[in-house]
Amino acid sequence: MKTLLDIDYVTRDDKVIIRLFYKKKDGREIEEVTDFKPYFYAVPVDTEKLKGELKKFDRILKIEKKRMVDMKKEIDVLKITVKQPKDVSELRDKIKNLEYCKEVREAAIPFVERYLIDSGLIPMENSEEVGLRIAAFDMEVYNPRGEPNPERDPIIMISYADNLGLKRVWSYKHENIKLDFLEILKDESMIIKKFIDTVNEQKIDIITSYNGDNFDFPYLKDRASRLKINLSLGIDGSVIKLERRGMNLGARVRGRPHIDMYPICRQVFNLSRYQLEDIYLEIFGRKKLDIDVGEMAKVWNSEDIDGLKKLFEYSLSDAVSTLEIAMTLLPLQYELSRITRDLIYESSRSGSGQRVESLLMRKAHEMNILAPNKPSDRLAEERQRTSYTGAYVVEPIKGIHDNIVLFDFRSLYPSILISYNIDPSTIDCECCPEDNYKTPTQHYFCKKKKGFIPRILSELVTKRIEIKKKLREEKDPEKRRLLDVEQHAIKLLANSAYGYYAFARARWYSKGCAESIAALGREYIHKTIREVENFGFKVVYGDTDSVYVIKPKEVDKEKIIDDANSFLKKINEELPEAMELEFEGFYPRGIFITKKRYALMDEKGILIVKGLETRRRDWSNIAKETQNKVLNAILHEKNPEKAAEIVKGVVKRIRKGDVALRDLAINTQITKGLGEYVQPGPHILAAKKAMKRGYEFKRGDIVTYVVTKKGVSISDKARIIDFVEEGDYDAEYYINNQVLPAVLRILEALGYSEDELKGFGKQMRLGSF
DNA sequence: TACCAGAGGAG
DNA sequence: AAATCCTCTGGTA
Repeated sequence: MKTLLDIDYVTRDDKVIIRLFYKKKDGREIEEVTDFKPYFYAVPVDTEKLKGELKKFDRILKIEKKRMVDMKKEIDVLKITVKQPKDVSELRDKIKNLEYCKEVREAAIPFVERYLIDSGLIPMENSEEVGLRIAAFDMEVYNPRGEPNPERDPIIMISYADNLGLKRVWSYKHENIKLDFLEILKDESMIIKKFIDTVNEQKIDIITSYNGDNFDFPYLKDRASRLKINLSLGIDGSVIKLERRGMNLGARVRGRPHIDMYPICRQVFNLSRYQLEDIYLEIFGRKKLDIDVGEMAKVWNSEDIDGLKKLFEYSLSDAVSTLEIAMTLLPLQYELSRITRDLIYESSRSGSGQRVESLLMRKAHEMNILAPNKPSDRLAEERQRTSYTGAYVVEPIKGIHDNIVLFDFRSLYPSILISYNIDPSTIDCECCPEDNYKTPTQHYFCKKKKGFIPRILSELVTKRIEIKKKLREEKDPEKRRLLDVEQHAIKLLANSAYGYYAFARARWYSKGCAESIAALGREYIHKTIREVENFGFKVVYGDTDSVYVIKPKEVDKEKIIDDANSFLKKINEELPEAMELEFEGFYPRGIFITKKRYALMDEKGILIVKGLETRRRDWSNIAKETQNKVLNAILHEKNPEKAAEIVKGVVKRIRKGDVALRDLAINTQITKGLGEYVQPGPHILAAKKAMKRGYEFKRGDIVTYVVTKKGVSISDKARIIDFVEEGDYDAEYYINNQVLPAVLRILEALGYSEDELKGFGKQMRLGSF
């Protein structure tokens, strides 16, 4: 039993050798593969003539004629096998331009990926059985002037935790501090060496970090090279490698995958901020030890025993938390790696488009399908310029409704994709008669031959149904956990297929397919609305694949639910087999404000809020909490007067000046390069002010700012929270631009006239309550 | 007041 | 480097 962690290749004597890095129960294994050669395909204009042209290239080992499926037809291709991976990139452009070559295909696939596709090996298989040894690490860096600089600022401690139970902080200088996990070594060099040695001695298989790709490893690498230390963390003694991955970096350790939990957390959770503390709180529901990092250098230079102890404890808690997060989130990553058959290093850094594509590449190879080429940058931009019509959203009936039933389609888009056989190879086929079903977009889909992607998707859906069945029968919690992860991974992939068709950089891009799926989705939701209204319900809202309905004049909950089920029975008989409308919930009361903004109260009295300020990171807690209280007063007690009292109290508190900074903070992401803004908002101005004081901000960062008293415009007044004193906030801004808009919108939907609201708002603004 | 860029949510 | 639909803010003219 073994699990495949990593693959690379080396060349010896002009021969390419693939190395497979396995973890076994009792150790490691590196297997060498010498009989796999790089290759690509050429599509000939004339097969024999192209063969003739190819004779002049001496790096070619073999040329074979093959028949392969290319979208709607079968074609002849030449499989060109070469000596080394670099020969592929060198030869492909020359061969592409030959007179008798139409195009080259599968000629830009990295060699390791090529091998993974062809070998059918499954990375991370048996990952739960081999006993993977997982370590997390974190560093603290001397930062006397804000952002540390590797040219001058040393690493002052490295913390380490692994799933064998070892917990360590390595540091220097403070020999008098005694803590059971703390080892005071001679200097910075020694702590780096100790870290490398420990990873090797503990025989660690997977290294995890929190933002190791873009902070810890680049910093560590820089410091190590200044100190003339080899960062030889690789299984084979190789040093870590920093790779460019789009806008970011990836830190690669050979044979011992480094998994950065930060991008995974950004993908998995929807949070206001993604500091380690925020994630820890989200997953475990308890606070992680925290310190003021701005004070770290001061404490480091002091002899403050308690302060220093706290600093070391904090450092350890970072590594321990990272390990705990990894132990929680990695199983899903392993499963995604198994399904897509990408190495865990790649898979854990992939987006949904890349994952779908990896899966398709593997399946295409199994089915003798020639993969379409990736689009050029120019073609991708071209594709991006044209949009298409997506989902339908029902204009809500504003205000309060009682006894609301929610219906929605189970996996609407995947089920349409499968039911209608929507695929680039089946769209507008030539083999089907004229009366074939036309979607509202005027496309139709082959009825004779099942498409490639519908086939894969229905396999996935079938597999998921089987897993869910097993899950229902399984008692062992450990096995249940694994089955649940399995079905979850499949769901993620299935739900990405529609978006993949419209993804400009996709190989199997097809706008026609994407817009047909969306158009059919609209037809089905319209059909549902029509029929549910004929059945005596009234639609109060709906979005894409869901409808919220009420039964006017009916007050008996049981009767409403009975009717809902009768309706479901009727409509599901009319729907295609793979499609199903489901009973999703019953809500005693709800308030609808606008499209995509509403709140519901469930039968337990729990508030479910969608789209409103309460759900947005770019609104302050004070506004969000007040809105939430107002919603509760209205939905629980139908008591707008109480709501008004709540608001009155909050306005008073804001005026008094004793609202805590953390309740005034607004989080906004920097979504573009700082120089690219035409209209920079308050968060950008706040970030720029902070940068003058040594802070670093870049695209992707979330700025946490407060609107202070100092300045004229809102942007003037915005400062990042670290630089704001408690009490320094613009009360009028928080009253007029935060709390009041958030709550007045709710009251407006209740039917207060605009004039009443103006008075209401004005009164509050004047503080006359 | 109308308009636009920008952000982040829903599904 | 998955898609579209939609609301709302802050700044500008």
